[in-house]
Amino acid sequence: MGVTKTDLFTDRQNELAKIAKVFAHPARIAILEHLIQSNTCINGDLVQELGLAQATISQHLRELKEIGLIKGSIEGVSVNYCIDAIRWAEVQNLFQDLFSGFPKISGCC
Amino acid sequence: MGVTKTDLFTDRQNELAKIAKVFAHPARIAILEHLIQSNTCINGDLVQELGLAQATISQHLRELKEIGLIKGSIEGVSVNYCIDAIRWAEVQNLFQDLFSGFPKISGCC
DNA sequence: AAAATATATCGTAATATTGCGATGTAATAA
DNA sequence: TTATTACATCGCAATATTACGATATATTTT
Repeated sequence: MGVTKTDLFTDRQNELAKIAKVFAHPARIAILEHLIQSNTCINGDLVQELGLAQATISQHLRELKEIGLIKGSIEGVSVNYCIDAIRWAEVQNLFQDLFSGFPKISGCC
Repeated sequence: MGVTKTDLFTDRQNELAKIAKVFAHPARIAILEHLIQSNTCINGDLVQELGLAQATISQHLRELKEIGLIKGSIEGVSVNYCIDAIRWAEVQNLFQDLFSGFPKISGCC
């Protein structure tokens, strides 16, 4: 037990859940918000900004990168991370679709 | 270790993460989508619909209820669950605000 | 080449989540 | 009252997440 039964659900449901999981940590929300507001967005910045250890932030960045929300380009010794605009819009639409599904006709309550 | 350092983040960041966590499971997405589409939405329904045990579904329903996304009214022997429209819109706006924050001026990449 | 800087990965401890059988509870039916 | 029906909760095992020190890697500087 303890393992999610992904085979019971549609691909869309599994994907949406997987993406939501990336949003499901305040540090990753904070990283995204920092990337949105800042133009010079390197890991070192974030270690100063948030109070977490370098290893921890690097791990959060990897999760954001794995789901495609951010991308990093090597800039000399450091890495320049930023939001992937295409994927951002894609994910936005996924959530939008879920939210706009209700109310449909508002039948019961 | 292993415990999220909520004190490092803003209330909004923590709340958004907490809500995202509820969306971060395909069964809960499936439950929400079922509630959106159906008008007669009781737990028994869901046990048939999804392939999970009654105890498991009840637990997922509780998490959805705790964050306020759904509410249940006792209907004789069964419980009539449905989406809380007010909270739904509230949560939608929270995500909307995050998503629409980018692109701001689209400075770097 | 050696040192410094920035980030990634590994390993591990603490904690959280998932799933479900067993059992509890509360309303209706017999 | 006893049985039935529909959930809810408990307790536990399996697995996942979080955080971080230690260490690896890779680029620039000296």
